[in-house]
Amino acid sequence: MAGTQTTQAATPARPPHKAPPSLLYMVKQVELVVRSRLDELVKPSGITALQYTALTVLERHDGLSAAQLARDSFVTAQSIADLVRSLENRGLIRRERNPRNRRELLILLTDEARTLLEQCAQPVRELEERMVRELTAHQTEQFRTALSKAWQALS
Amino acid sequence: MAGTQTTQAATPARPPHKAPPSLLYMVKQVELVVRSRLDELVKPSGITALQYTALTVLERHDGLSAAQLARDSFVTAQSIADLVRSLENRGLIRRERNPRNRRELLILLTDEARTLLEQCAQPVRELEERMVRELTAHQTEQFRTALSKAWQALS
DNA sequence: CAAATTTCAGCTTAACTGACATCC
DNA sequence: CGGATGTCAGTTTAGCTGAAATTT
Repeated sequence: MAGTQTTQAATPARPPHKAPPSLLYMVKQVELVVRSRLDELVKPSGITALQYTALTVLERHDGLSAAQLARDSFVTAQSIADLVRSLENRGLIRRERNPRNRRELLILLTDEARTLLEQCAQPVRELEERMVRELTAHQTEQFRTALSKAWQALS
Repeated sequence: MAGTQTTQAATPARPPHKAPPSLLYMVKQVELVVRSRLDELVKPSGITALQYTALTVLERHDGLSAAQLARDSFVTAQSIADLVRSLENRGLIRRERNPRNRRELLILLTDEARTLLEQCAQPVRELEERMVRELTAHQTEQFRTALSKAWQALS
């Protein structure tokens, strides 16, 4: 399991002739372990990390359409439809015609979703704090800036 | 973490009452766009970003077993088996019994794989440079350190 | 009509679980 | 025997394409 990392020497002694893992690879590895921990964390709430993430996006941008959500998530509208349907079936979102544009269905969080997000908020905050526990406040801000700039440079 | 929210400069104008995206979310977004760009980049070589990444891991740790590779990638042995078989079918790896331990099948890169990795090396390096083009050399090193510490803290 | 949004149907990929043989 | 390793079989999830209906 997690304790048996035989192949990865993150900081400790690496043979000098071996190239370090690329930044691209390191981003992937961090995302991998984040998703894994987040999945464990939200599982008691009966949702996946993917669904939780979608809910937090909707929390920040309430009243998004599925098409907008899809673009935000780098996937097709068809792909996002499954996710939206599952959230709707679980009563975490409701959908409403945009009165200004009747082909759009706005996605709105339900009270149940807001309760769920509140329940998850503290554990998720702790997970994030754990991730940066070896960094100073300043280094954490630099990390945020670097992630933001990296994202912009590739988008 | 409280006092340092004033200098947010990295992300474009956000209403002050909205919470910033979490670091966990930002990691995901960066990984998403990295994978997307990497997929475009290695597609001409006829492989996926996933397969390419596995090859670079094997390049750094030649002679790994499938089980070790699986642990490194945070997936089950069964999942890695498909990936390994596809790489073997494409002639990019060969497998050999470990003479010291006959149940282990060591995975070895073929010359074809090394040629492929060489062809991809420069474009991948350019992609990585593009990712950090808004960062100084020092900030890039800090970024690497932060990713490494984040990975360790969650593993 | 052209473009955007949603939805239906079917498909592929990449993960999973369970079972089992082999080897140390 | 117990614990790894590898593999076979079947399943699920999360993405995709294509096509169609509706609205602007």
